[in-house]
Amino acid sequence: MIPIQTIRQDPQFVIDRLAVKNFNAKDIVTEICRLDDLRRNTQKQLDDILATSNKKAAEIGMLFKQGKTAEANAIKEATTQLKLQSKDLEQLYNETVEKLNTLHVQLPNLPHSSVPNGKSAEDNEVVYTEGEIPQLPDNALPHWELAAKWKIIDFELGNKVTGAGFPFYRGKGARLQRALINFFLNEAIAAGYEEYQPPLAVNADSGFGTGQLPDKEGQMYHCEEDDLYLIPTAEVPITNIFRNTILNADEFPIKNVAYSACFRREAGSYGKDVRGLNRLHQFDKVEIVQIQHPDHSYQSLEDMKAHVASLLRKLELPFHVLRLCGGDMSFTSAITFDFEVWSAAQKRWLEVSSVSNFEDYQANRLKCRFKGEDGKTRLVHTLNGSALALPRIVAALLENNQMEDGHIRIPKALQSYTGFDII
RNA sequence: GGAGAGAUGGGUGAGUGGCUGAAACCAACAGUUUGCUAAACUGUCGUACUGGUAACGGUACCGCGGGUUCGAAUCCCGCUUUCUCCGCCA
Repeated sequence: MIPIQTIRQDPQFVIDRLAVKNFNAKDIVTEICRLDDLRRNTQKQLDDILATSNKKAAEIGMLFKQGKTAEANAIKEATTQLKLQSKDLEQLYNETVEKLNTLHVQLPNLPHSSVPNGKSAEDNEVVYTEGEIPQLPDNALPHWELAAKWKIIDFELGNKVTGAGFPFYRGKGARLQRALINFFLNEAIAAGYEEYQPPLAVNADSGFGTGQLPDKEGQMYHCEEDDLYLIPTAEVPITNIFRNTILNADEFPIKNVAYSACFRREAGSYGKDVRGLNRLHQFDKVEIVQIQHPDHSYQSLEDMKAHVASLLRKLELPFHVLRLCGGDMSFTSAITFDFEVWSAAQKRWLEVSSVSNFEDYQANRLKCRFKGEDGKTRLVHTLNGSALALPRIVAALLENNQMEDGHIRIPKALQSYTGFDII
């Protein structure tokens, strides 16, 4: 959430910045300011009454001790009225806070000043490109056909056992998955990240903490009986480690990495976007998360981008980096860079990583703070990025590395992990 | 799943209705003093909201949420969670 102080200090600034995300915040911001004033007034009144009540209660205690029962009872009478008033005010206060909160969580994060205007993915800026676009033989196949031909991924079997978007990986396909996961994890560990294995289901508080709730309620699988959500990314459990915590300034940066299966309902997706590995309901991803001092979070962002680029380089995949425009950015992000690899048979770019700085937006929801040099508590900055998501990496690896004879070459960096150099 | 016992500040742990926002000890931090890798002493030492330029106040919080009471860490109800025993189980 945007800190309430930010909104109060300069409502117009908030409205203007959110316009970059094509979000009209005027009404909400105005109402938030009004409700916050009401909240403060109500609290002042309530606190005063409670203070009086507390004093009287203490008096009564003293009088009873001294045996002055009659006097005590007289004061008791007087407190009845106060009690009624405080009940009313408390109710008003709670209602106000609730209304305030409902509106507050509807405001997306403010985009960083470098975020370009734009409506959709069309308006994203390519800021970096690397690698050679491979020239494939005439008989080149898209990855879903390669997967079937070499019996390494079975989409049909997934349909039968679970449903669309839940493929089986088998043989060398399964081993390739395992190899990529290990490769990504080891690279992250070498870069100073600590590995975690998180739970794959989280409670509603956690979903709220990272901002999936209430914004993306319908995108998560929900186990109603236990009120648990299947994680759409390891970001959720890994970032929620820090919910309701106060860190020390000398702990920064905290760098965590986790592999997890990710579950997404992907309601509303269709067409070529969902063909093969392009979009799945369950997929594997290695996620990196950093918790950082606000003064250094943009340094960490560069650090994470460099890490992701190095992975793609080692996998010999041509990629480019996009600076997302306001309209294409996620609800919680202040700035996001997407990494896309070239999928040579589909002849299109596929997003394989999204690296974001959330600044203090998630931290404010999570209540993750640190004790600053001046002894005051401040909100931390949180960042995360995929490093990397597997399916589209696999798609590009299969397509780009197919040879004249139809076999598929495994990039050198991966061979010690797969235990084979060709499919 | 059944039975029982717990959940207090960074840690250990006292506290069973008012003088307890919470003893004591440990840890941490600051200072004083003496000095050889340390001791002694003194002080500080939770969070959030809120009033005030500030000094300094107010309110709430003893797992979470309700209730009883003039007054709750303390009594009652529900939930979560930990431990022990039993059952089941990879």
